[in-house]
Amino acid sequence: MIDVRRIRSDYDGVYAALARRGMDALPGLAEVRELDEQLRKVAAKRDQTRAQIKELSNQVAHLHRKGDREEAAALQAESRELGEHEKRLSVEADDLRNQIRELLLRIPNLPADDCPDGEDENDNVELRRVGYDPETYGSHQRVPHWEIGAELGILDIERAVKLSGSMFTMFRQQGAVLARALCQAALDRNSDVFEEIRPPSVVLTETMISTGHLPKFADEAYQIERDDLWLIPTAEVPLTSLGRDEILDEGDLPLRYMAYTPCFRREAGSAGRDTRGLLRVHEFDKVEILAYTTPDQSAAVHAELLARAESMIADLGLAYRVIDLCAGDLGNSAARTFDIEVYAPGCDKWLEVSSVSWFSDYQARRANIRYRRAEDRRTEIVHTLNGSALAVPRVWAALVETHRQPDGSIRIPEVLHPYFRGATTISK
RNA sequence: GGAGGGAUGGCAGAGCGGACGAUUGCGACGGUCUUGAAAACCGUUGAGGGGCGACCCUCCGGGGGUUCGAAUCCCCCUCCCUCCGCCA
Repeated sequence: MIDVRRIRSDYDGVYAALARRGMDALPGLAEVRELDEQLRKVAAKRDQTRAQIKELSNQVAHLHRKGDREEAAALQAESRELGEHEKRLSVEADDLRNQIRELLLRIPNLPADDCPDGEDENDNVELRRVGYDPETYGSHQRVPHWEIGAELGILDIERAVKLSGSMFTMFRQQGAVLARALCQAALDRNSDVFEEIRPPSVVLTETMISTGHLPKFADEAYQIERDDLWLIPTAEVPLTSLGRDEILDEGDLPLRYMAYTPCFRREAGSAGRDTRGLLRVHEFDKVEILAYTTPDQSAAVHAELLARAESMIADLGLAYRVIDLCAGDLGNSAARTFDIEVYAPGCDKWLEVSSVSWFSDYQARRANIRYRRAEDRRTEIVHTLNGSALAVPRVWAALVETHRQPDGSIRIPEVLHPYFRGATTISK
């Protein structure tokens, strides 16, 4: 949520920043400004009326003590009338406040100043490409992972579909070990500074609102209507709400958390796109890394998260590129995002495996996460950042394609050896 | 699921219709003392909103109600604790 006061004091600046996302980011903005102006007028009147009632009540108490019942009764009548007035103003103010919040919840974050201009993914900026040379891939690596998986018996899509429908998947044998090893390696390598959390995978509506996944993107998430609960689309959701309604100490920041969780996505509207194999599935495992920072710390921590995510991919021996998302392609809550895409030689595609984002105070304002400044003891809203340390299916796919040997077996990267019960290859 | 008890400022914990936005203790911050530190002593210290400002308003788990006036009384909800039932 962006700050109403900013809309009030720098409307043109907010308008211009949002316009960088495209014109569909602007609806509601002008209305918020108008409603806010009305609200302040009504609230001022309401407060004034309340002050009068308080004053009269005090006088009533005083008169009662003196025993002047007649005068007291007169003031009571007057106060009762003011009470009616106060009630009407109160209802009006509450109504305005709710309207403003509803609109504000749907207005996206302002892109960072240094976020590149652009309309859509075609305008994204590729920052670097690491380990990629199309000449070096042999024909044995040009086999898509769904074929490799079937051949080795480590991926069983047909039966997953039997159990749960299309776009669900199932790993078997060493394939299942690989999925788990990837997660465990990601957690272990980040355990030096990230606190490991195992949060609930099912959360309340309020928790989904805090990150910006609701109300705008309800169609993307699985809802358990009967209990008013939602399946998390990412560990970002519970981890961001850890600090909800809390005031942290500046000295404790940055706070870094990581979590391994399943992630559930309806992928509404993307049916038929990337449906083959593991490229787009309804449920997958992921290790997320996340931080709460002061505004000053956020840039450095953003770089740190990116470096962490990148080095994991590099250590798995995968080729990847880093993309700086343009303003038009930015996610709703993000101010700046770097995507990491791995190259999958078998299907000859770049696969997005991590979005490392800085959300400025957008999510934290929704979640009301604050910190107390050491210098003047005042409270301020924290910044949140997060990214995938590892997302299983796509990395799994790129890995088996990249490390497929001429004999059809898969070489297990060294960083995963500790998790493979002594095996160094996956073969029939 | 049933019965009872609870929810108050960073934490602990009073208050139970009228100067209560809230006694007190701890913690935190500032100061005195000290070569320095500890201890002791003194002072400050909840959050949010509005107004150029003196100030004003809101918040005692959440929502309704009674009253001139509610942290205090009534109703509903949520969560926590104890006991019973059920259960991986």
